[in-house]
Order: sequence, then structure tokens, then C-alpha cells
Amino acid sequence: MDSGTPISEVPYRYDVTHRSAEVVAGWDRLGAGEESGDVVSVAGRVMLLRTQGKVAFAQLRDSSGAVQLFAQSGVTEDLDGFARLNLGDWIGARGEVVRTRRGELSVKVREWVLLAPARRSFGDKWRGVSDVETRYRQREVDLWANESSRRTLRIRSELVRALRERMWALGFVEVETPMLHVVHSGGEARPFRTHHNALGLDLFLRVAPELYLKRLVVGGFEKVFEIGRNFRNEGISPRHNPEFTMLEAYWAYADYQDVMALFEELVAGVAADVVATTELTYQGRPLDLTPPWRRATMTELISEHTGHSLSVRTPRDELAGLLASTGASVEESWGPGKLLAEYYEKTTETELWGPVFVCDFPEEVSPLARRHRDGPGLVERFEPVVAGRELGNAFSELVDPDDQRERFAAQAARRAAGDEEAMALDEEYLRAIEYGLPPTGGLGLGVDRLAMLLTDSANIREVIAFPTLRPERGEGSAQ
RNA sequence: GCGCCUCUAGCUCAACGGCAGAGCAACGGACUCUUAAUCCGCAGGUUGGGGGUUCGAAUCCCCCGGGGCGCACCA
Repeated sequence: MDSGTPISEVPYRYDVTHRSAEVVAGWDRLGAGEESGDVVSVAGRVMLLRTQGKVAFAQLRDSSGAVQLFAQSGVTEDLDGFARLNLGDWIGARGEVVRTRRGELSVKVREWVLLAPARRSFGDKWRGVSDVETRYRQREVDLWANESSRRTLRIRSELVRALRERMWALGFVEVETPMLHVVHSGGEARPFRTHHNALGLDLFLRVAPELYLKRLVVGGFEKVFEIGRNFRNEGISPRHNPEFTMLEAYWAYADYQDVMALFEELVAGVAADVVATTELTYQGRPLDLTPPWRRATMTELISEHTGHSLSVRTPRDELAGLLASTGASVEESWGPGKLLAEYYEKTTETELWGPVFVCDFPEEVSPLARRHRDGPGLVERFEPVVAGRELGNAFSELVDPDDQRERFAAQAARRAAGDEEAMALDEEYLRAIEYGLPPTGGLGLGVDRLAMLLTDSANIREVIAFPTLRPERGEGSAQ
């Protein structure tokens, strides 16, 4: 465990000339037993070490891959020290690029230096670490031990980049809006509460940036987007983390039909960028993201999956009875729209493999969406559903301040009735759209959920570097 | 929040009512072309914590804690 060098004596920097993958690719044509005459410096972590008396082989891994180090008596300084390295030690090594007699491209070490000793070991050198709790709590260990974890987080990073670049290319302007909100609004969810000392003000962590983004549209940003964290004080599940990343975008002069086309092109585009195909396999089932995606109304899909022909005009008692028959609880305050949406979620949504755009939601459950141009009681809203879950949410935005005020009032009534998910009335937002919000299409896309699809991850925690867990020692709250 | 499953050495796992073990890592040693190198040696544990049943508990029961899955809530 002790490599001998006090940590205080390791160097402050190391000159790296090549990454391991560059060595492996750059001297590809070197024959077995040949020496190139080229000297390189590499650095990384020792993952395997085979000593053999006067010679030793190590696998050095860096972020690009791995390369073998070949140490030999008479060539390598401090061979004994090299042979005593521990798995997990960081070292820098300089030497000639050679290919061993057995054909392994290697750096034949002349000088090497310990950059950081590993006081703890990284698990079984062959089996790694598989305990999921260790993998999520000590992601640094997981990443060194498991190639699939490295790949998952790298794909997530590339996904975020691809989303940005495509939005930029489409002329959307990236903005940042507050995460500390005075008013809980913009999304139906229970918020986290926090406090600002100097202002003596209780604040909410945002559940969605929606209202601020639309205020920027009012301000003249005709195409805006934000990629950022939202916080929702709700249960944790394989598909839910309390903080999660959302892409939200607003597009002036567009409606939800335009947004549908944008959504499917964006998702298919980033899939092609990141995993080079739109034809995925998710959890063993084929999943084809190639546009165009199916468009179907919520009522059509309910009919397909349950045989019941329902709508927001179906008598409330009938809807309530059907919903109750699924085992779901029914609240007295719910109207037909809410009951219909609940019934859809209970019976149909999880059965949809998709991708499919579920269109035309009840107005009752959509306080920020514009009334459907030819469907009373409905709004122009869709949810893209993939693998039985929502990948996002989008609508023709509600632009009428009077209508918006009424919708907020309905939400306020629910809040008064004890519904902590209901939005509060946001006067600042109402004032903003009184200046005039043009026809606007908006969308939200769950970045973690999309990352799950692209990495074939069953659990959202796989695509979040440090998912929310209870504290290790069972202790209480933040210090 | 409720239900089911799970927790054994640093890691991966055995032992499933009868002496807590193995492989890898670590530690000591042999070996000048290895590929999870090999070989010899040594050490490693409050079996998640607490209580109970029993002649005897890692094993059965109860409570507590962490994690996973499902339900509920949601993207």
C-alpha cells in the first residue's frame, strides 16, 4: 500500500507529450521486436503490473485508453521501485516507443516518477467493482473499474454538447435564468425551499425555467434555450432524480406542430451525432428514433389500449369510475380533464414503446398551454413518449394574459385545497406577457432520460455522475 | 411513505443451524518479453448495527440503518 514516496514530494506538474491512444495509433506499424527510436512521455494510472525479476510490464491507463509500459534492468531507472508500484498509482513515464517480441506496443521506460500513490485499491483487477452502492457513492472508483460507466458518462457529455451545437445551428440563443425563484411556478411539482440570509427571503429552487424563458421571448429573443438543472421535491425512482437536467426551448412564431418536427429532428440528430445511429436497442427491444414519429391524440391512444372511447366531454362519473377501477385514487376536486389524463397515465402511457407524440391534452392539466384551435377543453400540447415514459413536454404557449390569469387562479384554488404541486400566480410573468408574447412554441426535453436511451441504461442514476443518495452514515441534514 | 429482496476480508464471491473460507488486491520472496503472467510464503473479519431464540447463529425471529426493485408522486 505504501509506495515509499511521501505525497508532499511528488512533482507539481508533469510534461506529457502523448496520450496513450496516440502512442498506440501513432506507432501502429512498428513490427514485433522493433524499436522506433522515438521517445515519448505518458502519464496515467497503473492498472496492471507484472514483474518478472529484471523486467516488468505495466498497463498505464489515461483518459484516452491504455498503453503498456515496459521496464527493464539497465534501461529503466529505479526498476525495483517500479516493480513495487501499486495498482492504482498515478505515474509519469518517459521512454522509447517499442513493440515487444510478443507484439505489444509499449513505452520502454527510461525515467518514471510517482505522481500520486493510491492509498486505497480499486477493487478486483479483473472483476472491478460491481456493488451498485459503491458505484454510485464512489463514482471515482466506478469510473476506473468499469469501462461501461466511463462510456455512459462520456456519451452523456457528448449528448449535451450535441444538443447545444444543434440548437445553436438552428439559431437558438443559449441563456441562463434564475434557479432561485421567489414564486413557485412554471411547472407542476413540489419544490425545494431555501433561504437567502441577506434578503431575509425564503426562496424556491426552480422546478422549471419556463416563465423566465418566455419573458425573454417577450423581450425579443425569438429563439431561446437553456440547458440546466431543475429541482423537484419528489420521490426517487429508476427514472427520477431530485435534480435533473432539462433542455427547454422557446420559438417565436411557431406552434406545437412546428415544435414536433423540431423535437424529432433534434433527438434523431443528436442520436446520430453521439451513437452514430437512430436505430437503437433499448433494454433488449428495438427502438427506432428515425423521423417522422407517430402522432396520435391522447384519446386515440386510450381507445387503442383500453377499448374505451373517452374524451374530456365524457361524464365525470364515468371517468372517475374507470380510473378507480385501475386501483388509482380519485380526488373529489378532479374534473374530467384531470381524470382523463390520470386514466391515460395509468393505462396507456407505460404501454407505449414509441416514439410517439401524444397530442392534445386536457386544458385542466395544462395551465401554461394555449387552448386547442379546434378542440374544446383541450390544449395544443404534446408529450413525446419513448419506452413507456415521457421524454419531454411541449405546447403552443398560452399567450393571452387574461386566459393565463384564469389558469393561475384555477391552480391557486388547487393550492388552497392543499395541492403542493400546483403553481402559484406569478404577477411578474403576467405583467410580462401583457407587453405581448407572440405566438410561441415551447418544448422541454429530459436530458437524463435521453441519455438513458442512448446508453441503454435502465436506471437514471447510471447517467448522473453523482445521483442523490441518503448520506452514508445515516446522519441528518446539510451542515 | 408502504411492500419485497439484499448487506460476509479492500474488491468479487463461498459457507445457509455445527471450527468463517477462496480468488484478486496488499505485504515478504523467486523469475530478463509479460498480457487477469506464474510460483512460494505471510497477513487479513464485531458476517451493516442492536436485541432475541438455541447447547450452538453469518444462517432462524424482532427492531434500526444503507442499497436495489415494485407501488404511490412525477420528467
